[in-house]
Amino acid sequence: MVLQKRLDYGFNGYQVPATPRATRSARRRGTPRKRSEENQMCAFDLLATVAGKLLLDPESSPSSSNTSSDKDRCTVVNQDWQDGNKALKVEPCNQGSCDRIFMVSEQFPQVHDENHSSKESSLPQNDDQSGFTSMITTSNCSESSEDPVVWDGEPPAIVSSDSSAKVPFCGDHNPQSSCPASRDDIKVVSRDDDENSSGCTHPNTSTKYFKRAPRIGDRRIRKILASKHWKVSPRLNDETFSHPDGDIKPLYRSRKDCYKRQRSQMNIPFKKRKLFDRGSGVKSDGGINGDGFFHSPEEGTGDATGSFPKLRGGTGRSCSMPGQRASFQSRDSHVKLRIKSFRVPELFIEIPETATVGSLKRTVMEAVTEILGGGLHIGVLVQGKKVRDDSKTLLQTGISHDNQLDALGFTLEPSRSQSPPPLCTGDSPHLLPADAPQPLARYAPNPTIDHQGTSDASPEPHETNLGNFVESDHDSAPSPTDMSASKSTTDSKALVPVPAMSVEALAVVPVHRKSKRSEIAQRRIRRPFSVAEVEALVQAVEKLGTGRWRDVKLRAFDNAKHRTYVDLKDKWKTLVHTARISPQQRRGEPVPQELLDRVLTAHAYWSQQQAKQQLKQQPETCLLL
DNA sequence: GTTAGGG
DNA sequence: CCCTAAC
Repeated sequence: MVLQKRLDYGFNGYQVPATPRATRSARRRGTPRKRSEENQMCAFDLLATVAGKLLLDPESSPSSSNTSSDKDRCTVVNQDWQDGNKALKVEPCNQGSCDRIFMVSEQFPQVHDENHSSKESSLPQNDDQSGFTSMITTSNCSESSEDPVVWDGEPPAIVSSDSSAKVPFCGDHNPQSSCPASRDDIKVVSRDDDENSSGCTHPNTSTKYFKRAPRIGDRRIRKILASKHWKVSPRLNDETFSHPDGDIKPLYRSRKDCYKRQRSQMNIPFKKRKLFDRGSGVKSDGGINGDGFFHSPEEGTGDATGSFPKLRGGTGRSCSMPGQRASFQSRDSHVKLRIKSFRVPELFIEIPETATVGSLKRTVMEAVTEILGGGLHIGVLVQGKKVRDDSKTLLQTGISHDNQLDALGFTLEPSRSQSPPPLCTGDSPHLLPADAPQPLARYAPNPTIDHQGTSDASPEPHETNLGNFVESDHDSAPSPTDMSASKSTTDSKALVPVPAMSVEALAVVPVHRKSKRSEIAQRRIRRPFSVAEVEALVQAVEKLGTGRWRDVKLRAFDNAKHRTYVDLKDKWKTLVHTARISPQQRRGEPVPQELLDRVLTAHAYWSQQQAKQQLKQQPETCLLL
């Protein structure tokens, strides 16, 4: 096996489990709504309901806690690593997951805002710049199966990064569209040099200095992607594994009408995911037709809880529910629907063969997390047409019990669709801000190197390079090394011996298919510095001073490809500021006071040095003049 | 390509 | 984090 060869995994789509649990906090957060309004949900409500449930778990307050822990959130299941047979699945953290069922009133009350509606009411428009995302159409219930895995369809194709750029784009959102591949807007691609992280702690390997300019091929892809899609980047170094963007804004959640229950049938169930709600699981068939479906509650049982008790089952794909339509008529005219799963747009991941399974998991998790946490909008499609007018009621839109429920679909769309390219071919998928992937620096190969945190002891600060940071891998599967040892025969191809010192690095970048010229650079995603990184930075600055950011970068962040020297400089700037303000005014992950003290000390020291330097030069310049 | 600062 | 000026 080629050590540095990269394996590309093409995912045709991830099924994101529907998040369960609606809750009281949601209620609080939601806009106050009168009881009477309950029966008047309009399309907007539906959207908000779905979005809220999908993204937030009130309880887990994503923003504050680190959403991502090292614990595995994804499990790699397929053992056959032969090309073409790689599979990944996302597992729910909790074993028992529930399907989420949303119930909203189809009734609509006032037609508010006629003007508004007129403007967009002609809803059906296939063009949406959002290119795609995941789409869920109503379908019948399927049951879940436990089996996790896998791409219902064909095995994930393996594609080279270059090819990713070529993925055909399909502007049409119609589920039935003939352009299957195109629908996926997200691609995760690893970038090479700079973005990808194959940080290797080993001295020799780590030598390469971060370069801004990616290789041609990568660059091209990256650019393409950049334009409009989400970018996914893994975050890794810190053991804390904080969520990149803690601020997931909670969408408004509907109050009670949500029933959940679900089974793990997603292709990729999340396992232990913290970001999102726990408990949801879902499966979906990779197809465009999602699995979201309307579920008809038993008549009479207005309250759902008991309504969908036993839908369990199968794997998903198709389990039609007889009588679905008929039963839909609930007395309160509520439309109950269950979204089995959302399909996440295609992710494209490139990872070195030498990367560990753990890193792969993390990478995938990061990618998925980014997508979900990046802010999504839910799109509603009826009959394959996108409903844009949020003020319309379900009834007006055609979402009612007596309508063909299976014609309802949901899509996940990047929330901030930046400037949809005007003309363009319709394909303008948005790329959420995303950015560079991160390196996964995992374990310090050399035992002698201090692990983060133990820095003081180590005499040589140099060792603080993040590349040496160790990242714990809890539940991860055996490292490749282990595997190779234990795993005998069969496939061994991919999991191979990993040099002891190699650090896996993965870069995940969402890509987007051919985007037009519109390559407006996307803003990189925000990646808060972890305490460990701050520690490394402080240590390096203490030694090198504040005017040598490039050196600081090389010394302490050589393996953190996403941290440029400018970033480090900026971080230092903010650290100095942070150290000067009162603790109450500080935000984000708290930086140990000790570090802040060192920041001030170092800053003062080097400022003084700088001043001295200038004094020395002053005379000289005067003389020259 | 780096630095330094403002935004 | 981005953008720029300046080197």
